[in-house]
Amino acid sequence: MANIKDIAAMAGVSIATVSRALRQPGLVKDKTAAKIEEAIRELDYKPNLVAASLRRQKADAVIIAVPSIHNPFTSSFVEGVENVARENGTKVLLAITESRSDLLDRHYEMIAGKQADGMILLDLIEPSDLARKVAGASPLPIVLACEYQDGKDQPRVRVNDVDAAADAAAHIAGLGHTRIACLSGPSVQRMSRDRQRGFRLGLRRAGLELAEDLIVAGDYSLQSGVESTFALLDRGHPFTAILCENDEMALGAIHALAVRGLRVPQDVSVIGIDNMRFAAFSNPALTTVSLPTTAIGEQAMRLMLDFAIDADGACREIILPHQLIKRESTCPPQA
Amino acid sequence: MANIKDIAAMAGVSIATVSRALRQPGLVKDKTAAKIEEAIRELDYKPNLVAASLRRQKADAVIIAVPSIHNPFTSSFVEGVENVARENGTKVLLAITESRSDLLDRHYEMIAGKQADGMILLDLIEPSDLARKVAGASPLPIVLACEYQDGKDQPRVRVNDVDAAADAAAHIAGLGHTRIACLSGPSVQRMSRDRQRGFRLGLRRAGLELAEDLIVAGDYSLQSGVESTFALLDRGHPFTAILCENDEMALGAIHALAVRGLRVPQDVSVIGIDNMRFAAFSNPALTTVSLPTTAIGEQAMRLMLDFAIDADGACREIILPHQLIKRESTCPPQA
DNA sequence: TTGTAGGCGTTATCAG
DNA sequence: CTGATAACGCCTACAA
Repeated sequence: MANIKDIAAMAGVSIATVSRALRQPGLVKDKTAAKIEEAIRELDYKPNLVAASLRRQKADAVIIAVPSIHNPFTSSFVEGVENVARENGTKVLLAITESRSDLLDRHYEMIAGKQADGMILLDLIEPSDLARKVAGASPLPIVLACEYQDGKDQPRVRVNDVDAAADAAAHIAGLGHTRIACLSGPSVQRMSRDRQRGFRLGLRRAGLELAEDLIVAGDYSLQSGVESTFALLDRGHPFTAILCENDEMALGAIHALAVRGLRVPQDVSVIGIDNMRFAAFSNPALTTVSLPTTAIGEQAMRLMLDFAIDADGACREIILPHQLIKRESTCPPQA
Repeated sequence: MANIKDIAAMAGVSIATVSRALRQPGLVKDKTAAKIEEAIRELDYKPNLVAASLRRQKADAVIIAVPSIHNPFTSSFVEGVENVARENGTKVLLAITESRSDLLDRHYEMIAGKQADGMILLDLIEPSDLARKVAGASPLPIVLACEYQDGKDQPRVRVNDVDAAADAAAHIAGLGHTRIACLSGPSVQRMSRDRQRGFRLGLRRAGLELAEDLIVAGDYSLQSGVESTFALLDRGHPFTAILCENDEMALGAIHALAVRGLRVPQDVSVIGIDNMRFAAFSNPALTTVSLPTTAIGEQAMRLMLDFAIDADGACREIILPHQLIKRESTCPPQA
């Protein structure tokens, strides 16, 4: 494969000139540039980015680490990151971690190894390097999105999960429901704990309590929404609404209720959180709290870029707004 | 940041020994290795992968290029690729192209630029380098998945879309339907043309024809499934079943039919292709043709690895089997 | 078992 | 405006 030396030889100039022609076209004479361009075409020359990277100490690439790609939230988030990265000529590399430390660490090596300039993390785990970082040390080029650890000086962008969940609960309470069930997520995740707290908060504001016997723990999957709902129905305790910690479980709940011959929303109201793409098209369409997923990705990437310019000066936390979306899956309880 | 030289100095050995200790541990004395390990820990040394890459002419990474990540098919496919890559210590980098040549080419540069060893392409477009490749030239390190151009000597793995669609059509015909509608995809995509052909083939085998006035073109999205179905109903031509070129549009169709007060499957049967994750949980659960999405990813990655070993010897085409999955969205037409 | 040294392909500095 | 040259950090014959 042709390299810069071959081009220089063919164009009759030095390699320095070729390099300049490529990176700072203004600095070379038009005629020289033309000869170089000709040689490049002739030899089908492609710059070796690895060599450039080694010399410049910069890869023009960032890694997004996500636990799973089977997740509409992930998709929109990545889309947001791409939007901003693209304008900036930065490549975005997606890494899937399955929330396994070894996989995340393997990708984090790419940063230590200079193959990428930074990492945007949408996960509940973190690279072990970040974990053992001592307070006060200069922050790593990592932007946290949504899942976050307290007390780390990393830039982060997130929504207020407590408020979002509280809004969902308030909507249900406002419709007049009192026997209210809940499909929760894995409580190891901060997000799940926050949403759980939000549900309680929203209910309490209306003078209600979340009944412990109406809470079922799932894992945020469609499947677990179905199973949890069956479990709930089998307990035999009556309820007229289900607060779901995410849309996917809510969709599972709607499916399970239909299987058992219950009508949504007349018999049971269902509400989710996320406003994932499918939520508008379920039968019935899902009432939910919309999260600015794409905007989160965009802000995360901006934070990453700011961070590259000035690691200490970059903003440390951005919180984006959510919004209740009323559709067909909720209504007042029918006496 | 500490480099190999620092380690060598601290451990009192040469850099060659350090490098060996890292790459071929068998070749250094235990005691020396221990000193080196100690120094590595002490200085928190991380090998510079870019430098190694430059020297070894290998990046231990492959790129998967996909048009969109908003797509359950993509997710499972990527999962398959990861499964195999992981065993092999290869990093998988996902690139999203939106089927735009400029974006795909930007990522293809990473191969020419040695930042990645190859590319697995799940897209209908191809890098311009591949497009202008002359027949007979040695094949590029690119594995094609599903979408493919005829007459290119690239390794590829795919399903038989014609057969898959024919099976769906045969199922519908077998139930006794005769007025059969169809939601098609963008005919620029080979996959869409193949599935369309398959529908016709399956119907003809049963002595039926696809009525032109009952075909609506969509773009494979949920949204377009909804809209196309409304359009179909508004035409006023009666039908008792809809063949959908993919599950996502099928789910949209089910939603639209429900909105118009039609029952699935009693009034209209609906069948899709893909067996995406949500298909089992819609109301009613979707009858569809299951495609071995994850297996496609696994095979694609294997092909990539084989290709790295022997570009000319590697297998050129793998075709994987599909299977009809009967669920709740189809039944005989009700007189 | 270890050390020496050349080179991977660029970029950037400094003269000219 | 252009050229010579020293890095960038690592790997790998080859020699010892």
